[in-house]
Amino acid sequence: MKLRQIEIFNEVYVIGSISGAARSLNIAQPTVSKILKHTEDKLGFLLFQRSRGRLIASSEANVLYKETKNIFRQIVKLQNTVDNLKNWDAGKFRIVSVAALGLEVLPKVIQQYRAKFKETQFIYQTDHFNNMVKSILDYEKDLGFALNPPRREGIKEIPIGEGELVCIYQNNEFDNFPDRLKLSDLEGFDFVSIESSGPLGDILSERMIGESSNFNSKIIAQTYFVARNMVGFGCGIAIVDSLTAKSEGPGNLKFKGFQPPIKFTIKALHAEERPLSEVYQHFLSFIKSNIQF
Amino acid sequence: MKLRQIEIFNEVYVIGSISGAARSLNIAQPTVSKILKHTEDKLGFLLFQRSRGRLIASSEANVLYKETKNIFRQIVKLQNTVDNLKNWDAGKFRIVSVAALGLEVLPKVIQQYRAKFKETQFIYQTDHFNNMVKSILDYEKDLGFALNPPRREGIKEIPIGEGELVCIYQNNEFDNFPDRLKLSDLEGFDFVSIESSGPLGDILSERMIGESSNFNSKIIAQTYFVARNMVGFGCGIAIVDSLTAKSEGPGNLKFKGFQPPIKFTIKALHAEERPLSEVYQHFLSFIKSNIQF
DNA sequence: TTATTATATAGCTAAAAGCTATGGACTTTG
DNA sequence: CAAAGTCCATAGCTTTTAGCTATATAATAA
Repeated sequence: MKLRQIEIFNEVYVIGSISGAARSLNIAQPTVSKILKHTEDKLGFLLFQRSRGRLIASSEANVLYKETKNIFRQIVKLQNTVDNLKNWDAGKFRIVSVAALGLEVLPKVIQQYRAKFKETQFIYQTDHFNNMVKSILDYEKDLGFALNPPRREGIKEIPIGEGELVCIYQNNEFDNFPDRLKLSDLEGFDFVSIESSGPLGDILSERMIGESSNFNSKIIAQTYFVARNMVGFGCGIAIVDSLTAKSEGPGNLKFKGFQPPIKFTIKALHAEERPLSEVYQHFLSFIKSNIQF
Repeated sequence: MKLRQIEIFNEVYVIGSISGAARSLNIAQPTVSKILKHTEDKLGFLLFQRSRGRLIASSEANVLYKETKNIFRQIVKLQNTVDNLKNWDAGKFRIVSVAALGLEVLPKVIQQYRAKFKETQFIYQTDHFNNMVKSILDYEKDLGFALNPPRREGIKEIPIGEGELVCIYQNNEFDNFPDRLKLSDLEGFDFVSIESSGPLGDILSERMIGESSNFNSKIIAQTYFVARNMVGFGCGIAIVDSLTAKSEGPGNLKFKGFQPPIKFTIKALHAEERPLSEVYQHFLSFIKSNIQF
């Protein structure tokens, strides 16, 4: 059974008609008809019973489909890998990051790097953590950035630095408080919380449970960046990572950390089986010495 | 990437040379050379660096191989399934059995069936339990027979009958004992034990531990059938299933069961996703009424 | 140096995969 | 019920792919 035969059998089986499969595969209907027939001749048994213009899968076809669908799924994955390898280019940095770092901090440092090393090209994307891991494992990206990332099979982590969660505000709410707040100090204020509970959300809610604090938030933002801007527009206060807190944007924000600090680690990620090349190592050390945490 | 390209890439990668791969695939060397080159052209990157007549896999090739080897393994499995489906024939019984049933009991009942229904054909094989399950799941056989088989994913069990473990002897050792022995009665006699500890061995050793019996066996046989013949040749006594005990062979055996009986179930096995056809159902009911347990 | 082995190229043939055109069988619709 | 639409199969053609032999070239082994 050739790949094309498997492919066509699969499509006909799934779609349930020869002409439908032909449309789906962008080839002519007689081609599908002929290849399917030829496949049946070679196999020595019918795959579909032709009954009044309709196709009925034979029991043998049911058996085969169980295997071919997996093969075909893997072929699609392989094709994807091939595409990624094709686009691979030693002169390009292929980078993906979670939103918390990806909207301000990384673009800034990438710009600094490009200013110094003119010819470098970047393919840069922000994504959710799970997609990020997938695109690294699929050879689509080489390097990822995340905050307190959970361990993943086949992914190697390189610590880049540390940050902490801080409270941002702009209406003098905490001007008369000590340099480091307690979580309980925040109770009663209008609070902008973050919807997606990533690893950072986890360490925060862990601490909140520990101190039995609880804020009733009026506004739920999607990302730390949005929460920061909400606060900038006067929506209240929020708890965000220190990198976001320091970023430029609307309003005139102040921030204070907590006592004790709620720290997190910034990590770079890459595929375990693909050690980082020289240029990437160089880029990472540049980042380490140029990011302000 | 077409199947043939994957196939050839795989072979070249594994064997490490183009001419070697060609020999292994039974095709001419220029064909491999050309297809590999064509594949590289299509992919847009080199798979192997040609350095002084030798091939060195590129890093891209290493990446691809991780996926192609799985695809290829599945293709081989598919080909195997295709072959099995090809050989399938409604007029043939494809049966496999463990040795305990397969050497005497089943051949006998198959012969009886054939005598009654002349035109039936049998493909019959004995095998170890795990291989038996595999050949059923791979569509190589349709029906299997085993004693007290452990549950397996995708395998349906049909109880055929019951048997029990009995003590066989031929030198009047137990003539003056009651009709049913205790395990402890056997201590002190020369004992032929069975090497492969299958499910039957398990229920026996379970009982032995329960009654803290222990025999020191001088002879260890491979199968129940061999143990039976050993006893027939005067090697001592043994514990075997009642079917083997009743089978014909050397010597003039007597046997006695135990108090309480050590019972096991005889089961027919087939693939869950392939319900037994009419003819197989008929064959099974024939077996049920013609096997002497 | 000579023989052996490996890869690549050239030139050919056969098989496979694609196309258009067309006809027959069944379904849906006016 | 007739017309239109849908589906599959066949015929006849072209392009691409996969295979072959013969042969050249470079490296290795004897």
